[in-house]
Amino acid sequence: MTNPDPSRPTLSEVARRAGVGRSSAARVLGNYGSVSEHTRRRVLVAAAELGYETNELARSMSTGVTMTIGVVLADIANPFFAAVFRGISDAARAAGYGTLLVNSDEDPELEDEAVRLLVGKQVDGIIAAPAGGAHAPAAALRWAHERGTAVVQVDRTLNGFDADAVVMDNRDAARTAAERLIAAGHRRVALAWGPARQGRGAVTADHLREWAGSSEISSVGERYLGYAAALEAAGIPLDPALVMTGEQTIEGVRRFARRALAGEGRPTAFIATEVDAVIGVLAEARAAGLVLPADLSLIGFDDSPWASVHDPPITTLRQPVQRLGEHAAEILIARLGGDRRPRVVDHLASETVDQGSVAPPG
Amino acid sequence: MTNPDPSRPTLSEVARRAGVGRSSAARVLGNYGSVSEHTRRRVLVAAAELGYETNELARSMSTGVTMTIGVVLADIANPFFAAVFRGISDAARAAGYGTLLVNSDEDPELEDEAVRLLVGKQVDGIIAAPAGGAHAPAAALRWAHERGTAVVQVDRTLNGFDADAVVMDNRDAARTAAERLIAAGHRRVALAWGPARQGRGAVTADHLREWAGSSEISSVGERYLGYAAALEAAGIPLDPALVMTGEQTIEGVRRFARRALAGEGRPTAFIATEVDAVIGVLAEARAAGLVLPADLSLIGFDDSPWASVHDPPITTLRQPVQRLGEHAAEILIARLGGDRRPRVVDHLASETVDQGSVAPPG
DNA sequence: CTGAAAGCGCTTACAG
DNA sequence: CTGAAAGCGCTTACAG
Repeated sequence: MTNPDPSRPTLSEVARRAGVGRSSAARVLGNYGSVSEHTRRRVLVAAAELGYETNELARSMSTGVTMTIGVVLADIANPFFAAVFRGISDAARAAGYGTLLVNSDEDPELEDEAVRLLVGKQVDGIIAAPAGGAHAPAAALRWAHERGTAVVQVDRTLNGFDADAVVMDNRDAARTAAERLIAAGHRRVALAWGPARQGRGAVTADHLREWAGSSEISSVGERYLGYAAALEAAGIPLDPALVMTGEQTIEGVRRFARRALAGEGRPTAFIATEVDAVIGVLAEARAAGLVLPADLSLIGFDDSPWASVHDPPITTLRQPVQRLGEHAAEILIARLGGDRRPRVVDHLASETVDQGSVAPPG
Repeated sequence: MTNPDPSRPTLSEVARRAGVGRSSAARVLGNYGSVSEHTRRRVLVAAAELGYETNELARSMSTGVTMTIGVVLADIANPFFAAVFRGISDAARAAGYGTLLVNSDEDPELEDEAVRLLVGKQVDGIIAAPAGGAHAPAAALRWAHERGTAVVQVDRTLNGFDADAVVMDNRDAARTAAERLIAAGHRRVALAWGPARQGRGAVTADHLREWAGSSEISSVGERYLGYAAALEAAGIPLDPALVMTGEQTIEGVRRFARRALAGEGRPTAFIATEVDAVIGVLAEARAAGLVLPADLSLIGFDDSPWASVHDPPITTLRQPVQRLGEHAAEILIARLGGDRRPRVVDHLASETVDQGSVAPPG
């Protein structure tokens, strides 16, 4: 095949024009080995005249390194993952790496496909928020890891998977939020959202514990456990009707909140662990004519600037989301650099930002 | 060099194991040409046994096609660009393309660097939201386009640049917003934000017109022109003090809104053309003790679910942001497929969602 | 239908 | 310090 685009000069053409061998031109342009000042000049001049740019693809072909990190996240349009990706991308760029992103939409099959695609493109490593819960097979991710592609989990962890991970300390965050509400005097605290699973018939605390520990996205399970721990420490019995299960969308939250607020012992406070949960609770509170914080307290997990211009501003557990991504990339890059530490699992702490949506129960 | 990872079998190994030539194995695995059913079987079996996956890098090396689209956006953590990228990524994936994303942070130098990086990685085409305004040199983007890399501009256009483009109809959107406020009885309508340039001394309408037409990000300029056109059509003189200039951040908006609201002929309505503008205006309105919509009307450009749980819900110009990205990718992919139409510049229309933050002036 | 050979644009020992 | 040669893992005419 001839060069499809004659305006893209190759190393050989630069060498010919400079009147030197290809290896010398390569040494100058690749910035390694040693060359005489004279040839260096000639090569650089020739390269500039031709407008030469290294073909990274060809370089990767021979070095076996692409300087590219593959990233698999649920949905880049979700502000949480957008911030994670921004963090990854910044840390990667700082170290000279590019990033190839694929959305999984929380679908394990799309995730598998994405991972195979990335491995096919010879990425040097993969950062992924595994879909399908802690017990998901995640076959492609495990396969990639076994073949020697560096893998770092972000925001979630897979049980029995030996790859590094960076997650929020979700258990602690939820416990802190619940403790704060309990300290304000609340005893009926609702959690939105919890496990995505649907019970047949009534959901019991046993179901919840089992779901939290096994088949859910680990961050969701951890939050449930933190919430439950705070209640237990305060001697408050856990009411499964106050824990959202099922479809994790704004609509799902609204259904849950509507039912909970209509019931007998209605909750006097909500913990909303996702942006969409905050939105859903606010929408239903408004629909029910409840005024925050007098009629209902709320703590959200979200760092949106909208939270502070809401009336009242929403008390928030601020999570270092971008840092989560940065840290995952740093660990991956350290591995690519030959770091041989044992498996790393880092937990990042949140910070509570009191803004006014928490008050004693009416 | 030997294969750095012996667990990654190559085409040759598959061929050897199947007892056929490399070309035959290539034909089977690459799914082209014709092979006997017998060899096909043998090759597929051998590939499965070895766990063979095509090395896309090597394939790209010989075909000259990477099936990858490079994307340069200001900031993936900004919900607008996150949605654009989601659209690009979906359309790309549907056509078998991957996407390589780089943030420019609105910095022309970072943009140049990003474009060179992408060209170096041999992307088949580039989608970019050019930084630095309509008259920016954007040397790398023009260079890439001239060398034959397909380029599509998204959200912004560069003057005198012959590449396809997809943008919002920003002029029409701003005109519509202004008309709506004027129809409600407002005559003092403020625009946040406008051109980023700072005047020395007083900013005049002439300055604004010049800045809008020349050196700004074209979407910002277009919005100013639509706003000005609506005022003119209604016979309302344009007051430069009601058009924000300078730093385009939440803080910048707050400074502008504070000054405007404190002045003599204070605005009775705001048009906020970015999420951060909406947030900034809301924050200052609250600080000034103004209640929406009785004391102040507001129309925002933003599709955040937060807008509808705000009190009052914010009347919004909903823009098909994800569609913007999809469409850009579709055009690019059509070009890669050999489409030879003349240059395409598509304008996408917005839709007004009336929610309650507009009322007649108090 | 099939296989040996050349080529994509680099890097990397290996002699000189 | 320098250059000819081999190699990375594919694809693609070209004979047979």
